[in-house]
Amino acid sequence: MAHIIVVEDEQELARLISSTFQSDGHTTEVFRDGRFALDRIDDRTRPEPDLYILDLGLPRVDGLALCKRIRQDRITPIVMLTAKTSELDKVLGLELGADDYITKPFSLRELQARVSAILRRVEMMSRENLPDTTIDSKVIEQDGLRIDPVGREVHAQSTSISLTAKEFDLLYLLASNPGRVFSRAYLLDTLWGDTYGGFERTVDTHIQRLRRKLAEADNADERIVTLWGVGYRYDKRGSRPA
Amino acid sequence: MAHIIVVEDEQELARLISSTFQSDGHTTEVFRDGRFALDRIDDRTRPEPDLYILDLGLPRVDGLALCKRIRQDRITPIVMLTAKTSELDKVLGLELGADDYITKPFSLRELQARVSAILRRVEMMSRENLPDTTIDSKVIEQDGLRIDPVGREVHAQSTSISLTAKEFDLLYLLASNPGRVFSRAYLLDTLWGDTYGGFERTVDTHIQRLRRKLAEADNADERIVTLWGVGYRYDKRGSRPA
DNA sequence: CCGGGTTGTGACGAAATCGTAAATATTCCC
DNA sequence: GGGAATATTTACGATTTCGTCACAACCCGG
Repeated sequence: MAHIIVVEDEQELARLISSTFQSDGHTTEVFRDGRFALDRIDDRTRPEPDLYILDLGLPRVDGLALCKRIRQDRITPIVMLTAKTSELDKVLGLELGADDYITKPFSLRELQARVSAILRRVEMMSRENLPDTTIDSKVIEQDGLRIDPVGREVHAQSTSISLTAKEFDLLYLLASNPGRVFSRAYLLDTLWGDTYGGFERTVDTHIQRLRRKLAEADNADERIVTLWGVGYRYDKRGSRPA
Repeated sequence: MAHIIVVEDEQELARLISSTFQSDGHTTEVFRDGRFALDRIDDRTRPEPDLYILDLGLPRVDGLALCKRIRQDRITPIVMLTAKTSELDKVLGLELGADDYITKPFSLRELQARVSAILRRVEMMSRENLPDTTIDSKVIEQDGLRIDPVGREVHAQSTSISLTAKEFDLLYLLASNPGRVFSRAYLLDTLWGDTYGGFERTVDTHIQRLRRKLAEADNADERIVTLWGVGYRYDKRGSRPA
């Protein structure tokens, strides 16, 4: 059973979609305003859903922007809803990377069927062991730290830091979004998988090991900051007041 | 520009689709009978198209069967055309592995847009990711190691190293992308074929044999690095700090 | 049909990593 | 300042992953 985020400003339609999927046993979260949805998307304190359903025309921030934002660093499935066929053409042309597009009006059964198909496909995929599905693999380079996701190497001013798999994933995720807080639950979700039933303190231990290795190589700098009662954050050097 | 096979029994619609894509610069091949289409699909002397457009309801052999047949051994994109929404539900439920589904009646512009989106996505995929898919085989020459893919020979500072087929392929793939990690799953996929069901330990063994031969000839240098829990990586000599 | 070279497999010890718990330290808030 | 909540450190056992080896299956040329 999946968790689905629905962003749709027409109240009645939003309600219908939500209740449809809920009666299928899924859980839903509904937003009727693009700006609020964006906040939710950027909030690394709460877990990533299994699927997004985005309306194209939204108040304040439109569906296109949301879709782009998500695709910047995630491959979470997205279904786009468009009002007119002519609109659909444009959207498809932009190649946003959504997984499916539906033109209003549509039957709920169709939406249901398409969503099921996508979820099933994702489920299949995740079973297999495919080579690195990371969308963007950019080298991160800042204040003397170089993080290369392709070779999975980390260098601090010419000396190499050897990290374990988990340590690297953790660092890369944090450093990809400097200044953004990640809750332990979110980190467990994305790095350990949503089926992981372990302890949240596990994250602490890995953070600690990471901190030590960073400190050893890159003498005395606390890039990884603890947010009490919330989680962890990666700060660029000097971004905090002395 | 792509080659598209259209299977549609309504003559007028088939003509429209065909001419639409032809005027976009694509080439098309039209079948109005499932049986003939199947023959074409099974004919390995003719080139595989870049995309299929299949109608669900067809004489003699229906679109479902064609879709299944294609998916048995191909990942060529497929767009399914269905007559009714109710039909669509069923088809989606079957999870045939088609890439998109459209319900009649539809606008040609929508079909056009969806097909373009798929073709673009495929194009992206084949470019992205994937290590150097360059067919042109270049001699790799670095730090005293010379790897010649044409003669499939390897020399380490004037002494020749004789490798077996698999060993050579492995070395060549790794060395073509220095600094890049390859998971065992990926290596099995590319070097053994995606249908291979064997064990991942096999890769280890080949890596080991390769390492030994390299070490014998090219005295004490560990170019191939193990990344715990991830895979293997080829490093240029001296790319790792002492 | 024989034999050498190549390839895949299973087993096993060694090594690295990982998760947890318990002890200790820090921060928060009244 | 004091107590509760939260985080860090440490240590250790369990688990996972790796390297190696020997052997059997296979392929192919002679």
